[in-house]
Amino acid sequence: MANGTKGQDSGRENTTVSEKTDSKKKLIIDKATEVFAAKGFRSVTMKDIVEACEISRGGLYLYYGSTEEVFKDVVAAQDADESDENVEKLLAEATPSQLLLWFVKEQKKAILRRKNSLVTAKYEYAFSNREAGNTKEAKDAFETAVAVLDNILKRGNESGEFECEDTAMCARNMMYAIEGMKVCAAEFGLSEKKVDNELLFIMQQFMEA
Amino acid sequence: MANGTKGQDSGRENTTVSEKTDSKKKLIIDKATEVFAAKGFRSVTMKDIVEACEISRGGLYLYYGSTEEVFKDVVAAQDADESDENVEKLLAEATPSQLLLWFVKEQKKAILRRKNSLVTAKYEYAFSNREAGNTKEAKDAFETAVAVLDNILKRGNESGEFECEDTAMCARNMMYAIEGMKVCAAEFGLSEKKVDNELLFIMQQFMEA
Amino acid sequence: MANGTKGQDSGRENTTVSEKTDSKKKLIIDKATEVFAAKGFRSVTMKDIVEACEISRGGLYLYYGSTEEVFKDVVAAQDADESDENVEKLLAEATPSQLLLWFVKEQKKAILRRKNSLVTAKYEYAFSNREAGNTKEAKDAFETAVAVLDNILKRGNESGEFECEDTAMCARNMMYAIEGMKVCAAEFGLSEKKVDNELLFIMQQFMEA
Amino acid sequence: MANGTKGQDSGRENTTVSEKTDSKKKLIIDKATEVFAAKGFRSVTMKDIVEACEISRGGLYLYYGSTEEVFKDVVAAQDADESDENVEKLLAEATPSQLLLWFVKEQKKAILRRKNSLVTAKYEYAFSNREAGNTKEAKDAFETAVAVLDNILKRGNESGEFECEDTAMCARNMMYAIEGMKVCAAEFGLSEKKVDNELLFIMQQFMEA
DNA sequence: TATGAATGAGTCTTCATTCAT
DNA sequence: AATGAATGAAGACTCATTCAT
Repeated sequence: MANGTKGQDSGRENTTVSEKTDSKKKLIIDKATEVFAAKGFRSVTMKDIVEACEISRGGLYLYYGSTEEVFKDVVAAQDADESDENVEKLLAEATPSQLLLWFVKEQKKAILRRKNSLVTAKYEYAFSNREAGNTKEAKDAFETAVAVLDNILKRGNESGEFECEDTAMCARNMMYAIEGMKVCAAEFGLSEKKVDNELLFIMQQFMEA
Repeated sequence: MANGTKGQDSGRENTTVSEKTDSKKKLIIDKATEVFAAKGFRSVTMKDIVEACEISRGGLYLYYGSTEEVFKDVVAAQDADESDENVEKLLAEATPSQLLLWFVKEQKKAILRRKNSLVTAKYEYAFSNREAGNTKEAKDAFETAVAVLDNILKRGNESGEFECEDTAMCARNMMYAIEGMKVCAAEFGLSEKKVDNELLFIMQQFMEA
Repeated sequence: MANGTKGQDSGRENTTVSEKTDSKKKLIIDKATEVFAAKGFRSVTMKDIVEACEISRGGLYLYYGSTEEVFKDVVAAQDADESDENVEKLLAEATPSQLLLWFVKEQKKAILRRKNSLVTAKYEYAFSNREAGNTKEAKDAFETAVAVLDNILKRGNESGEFECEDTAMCARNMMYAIEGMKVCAAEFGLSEKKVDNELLFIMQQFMEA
Repeated sequence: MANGTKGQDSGRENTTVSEKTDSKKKLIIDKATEVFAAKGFRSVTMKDIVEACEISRGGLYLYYGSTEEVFKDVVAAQDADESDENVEKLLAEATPSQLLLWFVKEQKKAILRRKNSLVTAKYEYAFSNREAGNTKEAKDAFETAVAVLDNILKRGNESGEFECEDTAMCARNMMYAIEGMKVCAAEFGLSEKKVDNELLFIMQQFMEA
């Protein structure tokens, strides 16, 4: 019934086809990103996307079979943008303080990226599909962040830059607070000032200077 | 679109009508609560509610003109349940430690109330209506909680039970973490153990024992 | 996805509901019969039926979820009309010759019932759903006819009215020819004269007079 | 709707073009035959044919403007295959018994050619276009078969091989039965055994051995 | 008050057909 | 000749909302 995405299997004979398809997909994703940022996930219809992209109904179906498919690519594109800076490299070369600063700045960006941000849509998507068990992804993302932060704190302890007894709990607590800020920012907005204050407050708990 | 609520203005002619109306509304709210808890906000249709209540389509419209109207009452009913224990009274009579414990317990309940909870639906509602500016409510709820906690901490400082320099920041930080836990619990589940650990961890930051 | 027929489970509290539903269904079936007779099966759309019935799109979906559902009821209604004359009674009381005449007349009616007949639609339906295995019904109908005819011939043999060595083969052969006439009549038309001639020819093979 | 056939008028400039066109058409017809055999007539879309042929959408339109056009050529190709053995020659040289055997064998093939046969599609086509008056073809095919058989029977009478009073009626009756078997085979399947029995039964009616 | 049949607008999805390359 | 991306019309289906009873 749902015949899914057509044109996914592009790029057979030469790159031209693939490029065309990709550029069209890129256009769709760009416009769709705005739509999802503005309307969340559930209320977005294929019609909305079609209108935003100024293409035909059938044209969209050539590339995506449902809003969910579009959304997945939207999120993937967003994630790709963000992981440009190579985390592993940073983890290997920077000092713990530099790392923490980087980590916190990333989180701050994520918290404040309200306009044109997908937090709202992502939560909606997560919530709406909770039953379907797409829960793992979100959990993994959270636990990864906790692990990264824990690692940073441990190094800071060793180098004497930080002073934090229970790094695991500290990291987790910090991530909860950050997660809370994300929701608050998405729900009713948080000024940069407020976010800065809170992040500073958190960091002071285990830093000297 | 919304053709206006009928039956909102209850209790006109005599108490009999009002009582009948109220009991019918109560039935609707009860059943609708389950529906919203199970399906979130956006995907709930008037049809869903009608079927859950086993009343007629027209019957529902006698009392509520849209899912949003029902939802508002559902939330209101939920909130009413929770504020049974008079906060003011507590605030006046209990010791700061007792107060904090009560506060934290309430939050814990809110975090863990996953099954049959409306967190999901509330977020969805908040997100979906962000544009419409129903943001204030959520913000107020958050700020009120911060204020209450701040107040508790201040008293604890005075009584010597707590030791917390910046009560305002402390309270806010704690609420962010709690908010974060709510989302995590709703999104991918948190064990009671984890919640307890985190809450203890937070409280230890300004308590002696 | 397809949520099927609603209102099927009528007639709970009183007959009024059931009657209303039934009369509405009857209207739909009546009009739909004409549509199927005119257009066959596959090319009939819900829209066609809606327009023939002069009701709303949603109104039709209240009773039937697909053209197939409508068609099944159309056929059932047709069949009900035809089995008014009680076969069992006939089989018990009539002489073999009378029975054969009755049987042949019935078949003749079926063959010639072109205008406003569903033969075409039935074949189309049978063909279109062949894969889906709704084959049994058609086969049963055919085999039943063969069995009835065989029975009639056997009695005729016993009573001396007929003279037919292999009643089973005779019956089967006759039904093939009748089936062939049905198709020919449906496909390109057969005059009553031609049908009469053929039926006479068949019967002469085992009758004296 | 049908925008007219392109490429029908082949063989204009030189034979090269014509040959190329013909071989391409042959490819299309071959693949399309399978599609029609598998799916009948109505449910076949240009898309289906395009995919089966592994050519482009536009490519198909170069040769055929609709499924109907393709189908006509499919049937024509099939018929051409079958009349390889020159009927006239056979009619002239063979004995009546040989002819009858050949005729019956051909019919048997037609009846049993279920897999990869076009009976279903043909019926569907005939039914679906009844209004359009493409009725003549089917009628002619039937009457031709009757005439051929009548001719065979007449010769058999003359040569003393057969004994058949009314050859015209006999032939017609036989063709009805065969037509009936075709439908039964297409609708719900007939074993070769059953077909053999029936054909033997029919032939015994005017043969001695 | 209460019912539930009926309506119709809105969205989804599929294809025949065109057209620039 | 051949390609396949793009279009848009057509039909399916679902619900919010109304209304006669």
